[in-house]
Amino acid sequence: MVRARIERVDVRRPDLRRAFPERFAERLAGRRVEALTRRAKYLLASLSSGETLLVHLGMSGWFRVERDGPAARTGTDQASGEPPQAAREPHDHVVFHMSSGKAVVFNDPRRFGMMDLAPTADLNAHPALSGLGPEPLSADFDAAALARACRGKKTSLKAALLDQRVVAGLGNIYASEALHVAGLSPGRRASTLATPTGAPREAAVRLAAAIKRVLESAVARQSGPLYRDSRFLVYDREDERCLKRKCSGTIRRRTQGGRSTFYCPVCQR
DNA sequence: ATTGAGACCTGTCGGC
DNA sequence: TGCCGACAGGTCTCAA
Repeated sequence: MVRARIERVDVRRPDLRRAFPERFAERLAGRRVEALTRRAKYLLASLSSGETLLVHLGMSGWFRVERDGPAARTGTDQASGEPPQAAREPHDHVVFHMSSGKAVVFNDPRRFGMMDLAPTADLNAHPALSGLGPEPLSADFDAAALARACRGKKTSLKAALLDQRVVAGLGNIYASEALHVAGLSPGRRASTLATPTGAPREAAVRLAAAIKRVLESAVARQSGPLYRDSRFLVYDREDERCLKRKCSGTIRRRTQGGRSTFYCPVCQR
């Protein structure tokens, strides 16, 4: 998509988790994609119009790229005069017809995804982005930042890691994984990461490092959110042996905030 | 203000 | 074999 022009957008289902913005397809048509970036779990495509397209994949959303015919891009078939019907899969909700001759197709069975448009100049004012905490792999995120964000929090460590204001981009699976790597119990109070003045305790140092390690490893494997994937250390491993060296524990599962948490009660304290 | 529970959605899976 | 309820994920909304 980068440096290509969006020639036309087909919105086949405008009702993802939230309604699409006004005149969505019209505001995209004819615009060049200047760059693709990311903030937390949002994909960002900055456009030549001065607007940025925000996309969240939700749970089950994904893109695929297909070759596209010229007729499909302009929306009329010269021969028949009928709109061309490309092969579509179930749950293909949005199709971007690009000047490069590619069709970029957004498919999302559960429709937890979302798309929106916002002025690039005020992008951080968008409600989805305005409250986000630091990027976990950036220098802005360290033990001090984590401790500061958790200071005085009565909620659990697991809930704190899922709070995007504390650190942006961790989901349920990697929250469990990071707590395991750090050797911290998911039920422990978030406030215990900080001294009363907000300075980081040793647990904050371990957890910040564990978050970075877990995410870097996931990116290196190009591991998408393939839950039920056997490569996780604790996630979806209830009743299995703890994989930590010399730990004799058994992985347990409990519910926190309506979400499953997996952990080892022996090596996570 | 902070925290937690419920809602949204649908494919998959376990149990009957 | 077929049906059905429970469950999974991320984020927003509402209530305590």
